[in-house]
Amino acid sequence: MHAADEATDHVTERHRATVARRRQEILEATCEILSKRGLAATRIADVARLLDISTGLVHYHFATKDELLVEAFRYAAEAELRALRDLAAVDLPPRERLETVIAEFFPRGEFRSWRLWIEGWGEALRSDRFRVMSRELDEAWIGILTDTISEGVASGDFTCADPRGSAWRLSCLIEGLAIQQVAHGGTIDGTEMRLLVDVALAAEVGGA
Amino acid sequence: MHAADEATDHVTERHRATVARRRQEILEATCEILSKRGLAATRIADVARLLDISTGLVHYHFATKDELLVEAFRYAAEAELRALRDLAAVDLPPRERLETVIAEFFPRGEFRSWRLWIEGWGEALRSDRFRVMSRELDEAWIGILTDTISEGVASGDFTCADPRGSAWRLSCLIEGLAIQQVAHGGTIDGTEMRLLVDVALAAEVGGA
DNA sequence: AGAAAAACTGACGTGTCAGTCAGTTCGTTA
DNA sequence: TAACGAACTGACTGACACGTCAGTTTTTCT
Repeated sequence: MHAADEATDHVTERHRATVARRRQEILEATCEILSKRGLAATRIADVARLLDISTGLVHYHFATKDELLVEAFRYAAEAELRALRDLAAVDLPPRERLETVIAEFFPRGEFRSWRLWIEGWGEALRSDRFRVMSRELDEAWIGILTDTISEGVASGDFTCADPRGSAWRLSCLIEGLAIQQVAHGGTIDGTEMRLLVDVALAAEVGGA
Repeated sequence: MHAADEATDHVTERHRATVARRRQEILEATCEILSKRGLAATRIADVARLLDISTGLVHYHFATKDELLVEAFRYAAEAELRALRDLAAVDLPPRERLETVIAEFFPRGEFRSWRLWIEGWGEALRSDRFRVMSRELDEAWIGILTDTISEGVASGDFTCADPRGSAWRLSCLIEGLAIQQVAHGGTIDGTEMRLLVDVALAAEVGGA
């Protein structure tokens, strides 16, 4: 390799990757394909092409397609949870914090995460691994929401007899609305969704 | 065919079916397989085996697998809607009627319909035909719910400023809870779900 | 009864894709 | 610098399932 070639190293990743780095690249690419094509239509060849590597290399890192898909979902779920936990840890007044956490959960942009979860529910109907993952993610989210509401009650900002019940109701409401927006495509738009949730929010924790 | 054979006709369907009858049989069988195996894992051969017919016959009635699946979903959706409309037409006091309609929507038994809808949302992410179908079903259900609430408001049984908004909130809440019950398997059980919905119901249309 | 149409069969063609493997390239260690 | 192992390739295979089709059975029509 000549010095002139070295100079372009920042553009194309020429060096061989370590296992950890390659695994993450593959997982990231898999999530991308999953959200675009859907679980059933995702081919290992698609993932390989996106990274410009051979299909053999994907199998070098993930024994079976099933393992790849499960790991990809886990990867996405963990990233999601980390973001939520970080947000919940920021020091803000209860109402602002609740607002921030809910806003993070709302569908935005290309709906990549929501597309993944919707696919995931379908898979969870038959796969134990998917069911456990999807359920854990949801329960963690409920935990964060419950805590956020409870803190508001403790500080006197919120009025709520049953924070966990309210968290479940709000969470399920948002999930249902997300389906309308993401899967049904505009039955409910973002503004309408915000409005519907705000009314429920007022009923659950007291008016703004 | 002899007279002795004719006598057993009520046991085994020996005669060839009409197009309409066969189509319906195939659609029914397809829904069965769909809810058991899932959309991606459903094979035309599975449907054929369940009815003890050849795969060729399935293609005789449905040109492509895609058409079969779309028609099967439509078939299930229309049956669902008919049941809901019948229920909503029964003459009952507003609160009982609302109760009946919501109870019909709740997951029960083997969750066959809910499994289908969850699969359907995933498909709706990419297929126009599925999106339209799923959306129409949901909107029809919202319509029934809105009307039921509005009648209660008119009769003075309910207090509700925005029947359509309330219908959307209740519907999405139930959808989200159904996911917990059907896909996540027992995060929320039937009793808990009932309780959560009853609180929301009281907030939306006034206490029982 | 005979002809025509409808319902149906089952074997086969064809394309696809997950997973394998023998061999190659590259980085690291001695 | 030689040897070793990790990262990687790409051609191949075996299985599977959709869709076709030529031919068969049953029903209907005349």
